[in-house]
Amino acid sequence: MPTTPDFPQMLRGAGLRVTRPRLAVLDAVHQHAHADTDTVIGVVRQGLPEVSHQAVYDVLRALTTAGLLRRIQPSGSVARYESRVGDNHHHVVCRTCGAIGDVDCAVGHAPCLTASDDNGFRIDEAEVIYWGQCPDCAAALRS
Amino acid sequence: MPTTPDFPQMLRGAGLRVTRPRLAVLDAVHQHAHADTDTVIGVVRQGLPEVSHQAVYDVLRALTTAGLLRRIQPSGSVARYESRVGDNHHHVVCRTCGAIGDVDCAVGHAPCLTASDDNGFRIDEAEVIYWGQCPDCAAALRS
DNA sequence: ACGCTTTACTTGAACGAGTCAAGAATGCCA
DNA sequence: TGGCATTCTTGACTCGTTCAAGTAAAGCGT
Repeated sequence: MPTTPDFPQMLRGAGLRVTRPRLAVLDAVHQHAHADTDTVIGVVRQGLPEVSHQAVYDVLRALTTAGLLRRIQPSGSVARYESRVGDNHHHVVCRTCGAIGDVDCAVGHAPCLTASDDNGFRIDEAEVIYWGQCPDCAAALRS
Repeated sequence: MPTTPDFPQMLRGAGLRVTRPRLAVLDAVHQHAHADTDTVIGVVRQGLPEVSHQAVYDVLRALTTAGLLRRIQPSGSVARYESRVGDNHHHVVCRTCGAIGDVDCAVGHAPCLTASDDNGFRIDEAEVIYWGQCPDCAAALRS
């Protein structure tokens, strides 16, 4: 477990002003991995009741662009955010309930993620989403 | 190049009634891989001017559920459809213009797509999206 | 071929995540 | 501390997609 991140420092380091909404959003996402925007708004308002949803949208975009947050959006889901950035990890998504889990890169290096035929594209990232059933939904299906 | 698919047979084989809108949608997606719903509506209306957008939405869902089409939706994109189903292929997406290309499974087998830690999930599919720049956009960026 | 039942389509309204725009407030630097 | 750029508030709005009610048509059995 790393020590509690220094949010103001992170913001300044990214060239962003330190504001209460931004600190609150950073904290919310650090505490609730894979939360969607609505959840973030709810968590943020527990400590800062007057923030507008627009502010949260703006902040999430600013932090994502700055690389402090990562945005993920599996098919059929709304946008979700997580604070694990800079590492090469992927996600498992439950087809039934939408639950998301983290998955470290399948192999130490990533040779399997080099496309066999890249169509001339210049590829800079391979995103992997594992689809299936979470333990709870798998159990419910079997019963 | 496979022979022209027998759309009526495909529909019947999937337990679906054969209707003009369904034939038109099947044909449209076979001719325009990775088309979004709006494009499909446009193409379908070239031969069948009176179809409602709702019908196209319904048909696309029915065909996707039946396994005759595959739906893909990269982050930040609307739903897109393709007729290549049943094989294990992935996609490259241009970050700039959204263009999509097909990519065959990276390696012959898929050992790299077995999650190292599956969080107890029962995984049935690994979806890979390669992000980058298409040839045109890469060239535009460099100039 | 005919009618009947079920499934599909049309029409029109509605929903919800996300965005746009204008003005007020706040952070930050000199 | 003053000034200015950035950020937040407020409120309207867009757009892809879905919902609901009624009409049309596919396909089965006779």
